[in-house]
Amino acid sequence: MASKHVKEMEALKEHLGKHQLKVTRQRELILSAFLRQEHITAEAMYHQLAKSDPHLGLATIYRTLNLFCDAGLAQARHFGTQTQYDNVSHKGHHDHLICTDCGKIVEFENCDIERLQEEVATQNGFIIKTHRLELYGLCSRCRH
Amino acid sequence: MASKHVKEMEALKEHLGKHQLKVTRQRELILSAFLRQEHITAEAMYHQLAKSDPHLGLATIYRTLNLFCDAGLAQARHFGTQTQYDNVSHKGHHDHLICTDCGKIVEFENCDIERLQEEVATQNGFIIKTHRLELYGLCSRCRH
DNA sequence: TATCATTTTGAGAGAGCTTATCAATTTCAA
DNA sequence: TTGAAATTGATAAGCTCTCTCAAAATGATA
Repeated sequence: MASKHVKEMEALKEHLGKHQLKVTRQRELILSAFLRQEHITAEAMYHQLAKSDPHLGLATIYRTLNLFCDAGLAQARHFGTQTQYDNVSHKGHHDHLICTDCGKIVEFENCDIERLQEEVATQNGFIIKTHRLELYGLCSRCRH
Repeated sequence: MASKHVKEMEALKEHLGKHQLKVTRQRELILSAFLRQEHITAEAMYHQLAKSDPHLGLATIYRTLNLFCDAGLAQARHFGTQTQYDNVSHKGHHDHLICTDCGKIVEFENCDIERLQEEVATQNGFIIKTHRLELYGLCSRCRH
């Protein structure tokens, strides 16, 4: 199987080696599925993988996604009642404009805002890993 | 009892009136306690109020804090395993720098970011009412 | 390749936070 | 004051996530 994610797979194996952990079929499988996503919940990954591997346990998914966080491949973010695991290697982050009336969601990206965020973080001694920006208001149709 | 939070109390009553909800002793009590905080969890508020009102139920606290969110007086934010209810009226609006390691929260305000947000909204035909900006990363102590 | 200490897995139990249920109580318009 | 409708408090239930542990897999060593 020629994987597209050789670099990340190597990073995982390096982390495993450093911590006396073992390379398992499940860890490789979950990583390869995870790298195809921008962000995913443990539950969603469980259902996705259940099709090809019905005996993969939910606990294993959680353990492995948390392992990816330790290895720096993923970043956990609490959203609603669930935890989203963000794919750190996936660069296409986008923010959201949300209409509070009709629920319409527009995605956007703004480099200037991102740069200012970095500034604020630096001023406070923080190193940003991820962020979340949501603008709530009325879309052009709903404001009338 | 001369309250300092007349404006917010009025806002709550307006919301209640519009939605056929009733003004109760508990809602007034919880609002007045909530407005003294910058942000608080339901559990913390439960313990705080238990001293003066031992029969106030935890479910009522949750219901009421969620009501405040509907009324625009509070904003829920999920961190770790718990939900923080932010006091919207406190110092106007502020954004958060959140350490994913120790949970430290630094509040900030940045006019330039807010201005750019307005720009993005205008470009997309939106009128912003509120927003939420959270930067996740490591604080100076945890990054070592 | 065989051995075997160590790690991992899967399944379900358990823990922690939040919401749903429901009889009793409170609110408020008439 | 009355009574329909909303709210409360206590607790059960739900949901997400972690812990437990016997069985299986891994990988260093011979």
